[in-house]
Amino acid sequence: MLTRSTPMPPMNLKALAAHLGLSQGTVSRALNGYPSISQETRERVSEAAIRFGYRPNQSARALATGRADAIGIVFAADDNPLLDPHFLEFLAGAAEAGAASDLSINLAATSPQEELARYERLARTRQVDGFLVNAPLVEDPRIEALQRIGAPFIVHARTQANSPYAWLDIDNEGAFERATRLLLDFDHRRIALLNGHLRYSYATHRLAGYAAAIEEAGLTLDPDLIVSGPMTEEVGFRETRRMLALGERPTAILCGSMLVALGVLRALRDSGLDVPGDCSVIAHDDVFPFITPESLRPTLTTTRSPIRIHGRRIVAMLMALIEGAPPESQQELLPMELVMRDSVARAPKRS
Amino acid sequence: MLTRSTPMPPMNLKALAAHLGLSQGTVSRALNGYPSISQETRERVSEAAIRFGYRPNQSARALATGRADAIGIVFAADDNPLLDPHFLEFLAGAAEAGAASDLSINLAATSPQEELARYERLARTRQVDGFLVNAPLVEDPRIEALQRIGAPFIVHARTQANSPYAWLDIDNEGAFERATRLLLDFDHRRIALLNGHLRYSYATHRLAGYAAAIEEAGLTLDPDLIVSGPMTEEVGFRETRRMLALGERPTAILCGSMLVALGVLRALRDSGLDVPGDCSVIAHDDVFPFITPESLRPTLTTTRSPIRIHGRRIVAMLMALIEGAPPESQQELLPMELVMRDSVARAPKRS
DNA sequence: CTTGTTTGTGAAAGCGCTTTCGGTGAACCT
DNA sequence: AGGTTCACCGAAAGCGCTTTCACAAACAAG
Repeated sequence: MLTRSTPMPPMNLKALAAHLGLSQGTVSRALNGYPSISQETRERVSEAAIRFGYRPNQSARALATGRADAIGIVFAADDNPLLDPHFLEFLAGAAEAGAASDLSINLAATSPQEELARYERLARTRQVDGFLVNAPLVEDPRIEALQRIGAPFIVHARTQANSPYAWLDIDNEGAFERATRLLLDFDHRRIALLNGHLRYSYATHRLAGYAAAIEEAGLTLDPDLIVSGPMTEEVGFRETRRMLALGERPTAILCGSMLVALGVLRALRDSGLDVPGDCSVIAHDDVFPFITPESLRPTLTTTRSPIRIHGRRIVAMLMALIEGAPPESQQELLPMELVMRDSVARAPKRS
Repeated sequence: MLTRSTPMPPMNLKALAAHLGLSQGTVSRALNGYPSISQETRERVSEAAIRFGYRPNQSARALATGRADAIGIVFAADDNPLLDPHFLEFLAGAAEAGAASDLSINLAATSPQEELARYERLARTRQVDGFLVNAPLVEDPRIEALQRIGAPFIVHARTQANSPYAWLDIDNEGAFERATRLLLDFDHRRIALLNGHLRYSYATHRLAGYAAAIEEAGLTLDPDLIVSGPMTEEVGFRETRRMLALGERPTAILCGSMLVALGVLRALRDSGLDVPGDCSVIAHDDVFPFITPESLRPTLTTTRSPIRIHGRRIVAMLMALIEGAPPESQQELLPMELVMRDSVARAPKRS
């Protein structure tokens, strides 16, 4: 029985070293895997470390090494459309990867006005070693700001910038072009696109892919069928209703997310239309645990790319940047699948 | 034009003090608002601080003060049902409050097996000053573990424990009792409950409230109408279908979340049933930005409590704990509204 | 003109770690 | 045997801040 009542002195390096009859330096080196330590003392030290439950004080270590072993994610809290399940999945992936590498994730909320200042503060106070930049705008001031600050960062999606920067992205343009082509091959001529807001770069890429396929088929873009806005269930519902009231309604709908598709399906069902008989539906699936394409009726054909995986991968890339890799070496395009399910069929005969 | 090309020495306390011709101690005290500094130097110091863009190194400060100025949130990443929009909203609230108080949020993912160890590590390495504990189980080992570790913590929802602890909760039991009573008053006799998993304490509270109202009305609980599981769209859909196939189908459905309600509405619509004509629906609304009760058709009657507000408030309470407030002084029950909309009506005549 | 107070500041000791540098034996050559 | 190398370890500096303590100047009181 160990003494339970004694107030237990804080177990720090000095105390541990004293217990072992070694110097602090030796103990530190042993714990951190430096080569010049004999096998015997190394074992003795690590055994004692776990026996005494020693954990190095992270602040002290950070101060000594200059590394915080943390990465920052700042998000603008007022900007609701951003704060959706996509963000959570991404976050979960990042946190998983962080845990695996003994990195902590510093999550910082901010108002849009203070966003840039917050990045700078986090960097200058050395609370984080680098940043994950999420949902970039078409022209995103954060990129230049971070380059000026001199902090390592990686952007989730490509966007415009004057100098090279690190990014991880999926081929939104290619995927949406492919999905649109698929619908065209099924004789659809009026294909709607329910896209994210065009200030976000990914949305412009998707629009570009869609437009390329449409125009390649000799068709013209119909503004009535292209909507850009928050990707919510409500928007999916409302916009679908609006389009169904059109003189010539769409026979296929491309959705930017599963949430939107939910609203679309509700509206179609509401109007007594069959999917895919009367209208085909394809959605982009970021893979949320709480809503899957297989669970819908009919099961949903999707372009698929698990956003959680992005979070995991992007952390690894950021670590490389922090280690000194040049930004242009950390640019990756992740594959995107087109998963065929039951929501796509040949276009109905013209009425 | 300032010299742009010089590599700019790191602006730390020492450098700033040198610029001012003051000692580090004086500058530090001036910036931290200590009383014994003349008004003049105080102004001179803070002016210089912003001019030079000085930011105190957080690691150094943490090491000197013993406070990390950070709070931890650890979540088990494998456990998907937990990782839903509720968590994100809560997180957003916490991060907002943290930003307002210069606290950072340390988000840590972990496997369920290592969860407890992760709390301990975060505490022992002094990366955080306290913890936010989310979605407690009916008997949650984290509470005892954290008490043993000796770290301040506050639980989002009440649960079982031997000694007092801090919590923030809403009156789930009262709200679900009230919602059930409302349905009973409308002559409903077969009322279904689509609840969260019963391992979570909130779900047991909701069940208790529901059961109290049912039994008070002289009815008996029907296991066919009570389901506990992940609160997803899919479950809402599937379980509703199942119940509709029952000999005597429910005339009202109580949903644990908006997501579930979405699935319920889909199933009802699928079966050609009218809401609220054939079946009433009440959902608990945690207030997500991407799906609102007003946007559904019919608009949904809900028990309402913005979970983001919980996140904000709970951080303030945790700060009090960290300052030394006793846990039993930090226990709060937040109000819950019952918002009447269009999804509740008198029960249909018995067939 | 001393003596005590007050007010504002500097010097310096830490906080707990990492890491450089130097030193000690032992082993290894000639 | 002496010199060189090598493997291991201790001493100590330093990371950038806070905070205690001492102390000088200024000012009031006796």
